[in-house]
Amino acid sequence: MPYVLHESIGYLVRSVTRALRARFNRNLEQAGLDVTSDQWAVLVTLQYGDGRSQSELGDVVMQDKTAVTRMIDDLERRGLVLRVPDGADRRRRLIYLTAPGRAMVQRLLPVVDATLSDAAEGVPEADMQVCKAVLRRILGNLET
Amino acid sequence: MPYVLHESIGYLVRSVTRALRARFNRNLEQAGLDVTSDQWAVLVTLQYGDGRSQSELGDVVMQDKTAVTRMIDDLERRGLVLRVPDGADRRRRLIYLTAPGRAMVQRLLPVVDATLSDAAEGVPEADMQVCKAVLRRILGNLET
DNA sequence: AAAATTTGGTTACATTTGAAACTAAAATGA
DNA sequence: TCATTTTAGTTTCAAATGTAACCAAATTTT
Repeated sequence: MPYVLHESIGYLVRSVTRALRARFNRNLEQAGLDVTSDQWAVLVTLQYGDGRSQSELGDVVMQDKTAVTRMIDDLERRGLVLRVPDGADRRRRLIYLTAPGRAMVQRLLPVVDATLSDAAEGVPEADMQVCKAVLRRILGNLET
Repeated sequence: MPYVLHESIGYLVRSVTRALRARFNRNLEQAGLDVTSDQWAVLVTLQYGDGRSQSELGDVVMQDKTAVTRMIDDLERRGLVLRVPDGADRRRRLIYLTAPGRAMVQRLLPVVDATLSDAAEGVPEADMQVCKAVLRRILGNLET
C-alpha cells in the first residue's frame, strides 16, 4: 500500500503534540498564568520530589542542560524555585519549590486537567489505554 | 488519582515525536541522504500531487509560510524542486518535483519504511489502528 | 472604477535553540 | 598523592525559528 503522510503514526503524533501544546498555552494564557509548558513540566516534577539536581530534572523533562539552566534561571528570578548548593557534592545545585512555587503548581493543575479532558473527550478509556500502551512500546523500540 | 507527568498522553506523544524524529534523522544520515524530516514531508507531498502553491504545501506539512519559503529555497537550490509562476494568479508560485527530486523520493521511501517498522515492531496491527483512531479523535477535539 | 482589504510570497529582525568551550569539583588511576 | 578523566552547571556563539514589516497582485467594498 502507498505511503500516505497524514495517515502515518509520525505525522499523527507530531500533529497531536502541536495541537496539545497550543491548547495548553491558550488555556494557560486565559487563566493568566505566565508559564511555558516546559516550565510546567519542571514544576510538577518538583512537586513530586523536591531537591533534585538540574541534570536529574533534565532527564525527567527531556531537556538538555543548557535548557534546564535557562528555565531554572527564569523560575528562580520569579521566586518559584530555589537553587541550593549540595553540601555533599559542591558541583551540584539542588532545586526546591518555594511556597509561591507550590501555589503556582496548584493553580496549574486545573489547567492541565482541563486541557487533557478537552483532548480526550469522547475517547473510551479502554482505547486511551491501548493508545498509551502502543506509544510506550514505540518509545521502547526506539530508545537505544 | 494524582497527575503523573510521564503517564500523561501529552508527555507520551511528545516523547514519541522526538524519538521518531531522532531515529529518522539517524537513518537518513546512515543512508547518506541530506534531507530534514520537514523537507521529507514536502517532497512526499509533492510526489502525490505536483504543482501546488507554497501555501497549500504549508497547510499539508504544518509549516508557516516563511518556513515553506526557506525549505523551497533550499530544495530548489539543490535542484530537487522547481518554482513555476502561476499564469492565472501571478502572486502564486507552483512547486514541481524535478527528475532528481523524484529520484530522491524513491531513495527516501525505504528509509521512512524502515523507521516506521522499527517503531512499530511488536505492536499488533489492531492496536496500532486503535492508537491512530484515538490520536485522530484528539486532533479533532482540539482543532477550533 | 478608485480605495480599501486580503492573499501569496519574501525579507529583515528579534528571539530561541543547540553545540561547543569553559570552570569548578569529583572520581579514577598510576 | 599527583595527574587524568569525568561530571555538573554556566556561558558564549552560531544556526534555526518565529514575528512582523513589506511588496505585489488579486479581491472586495463603496
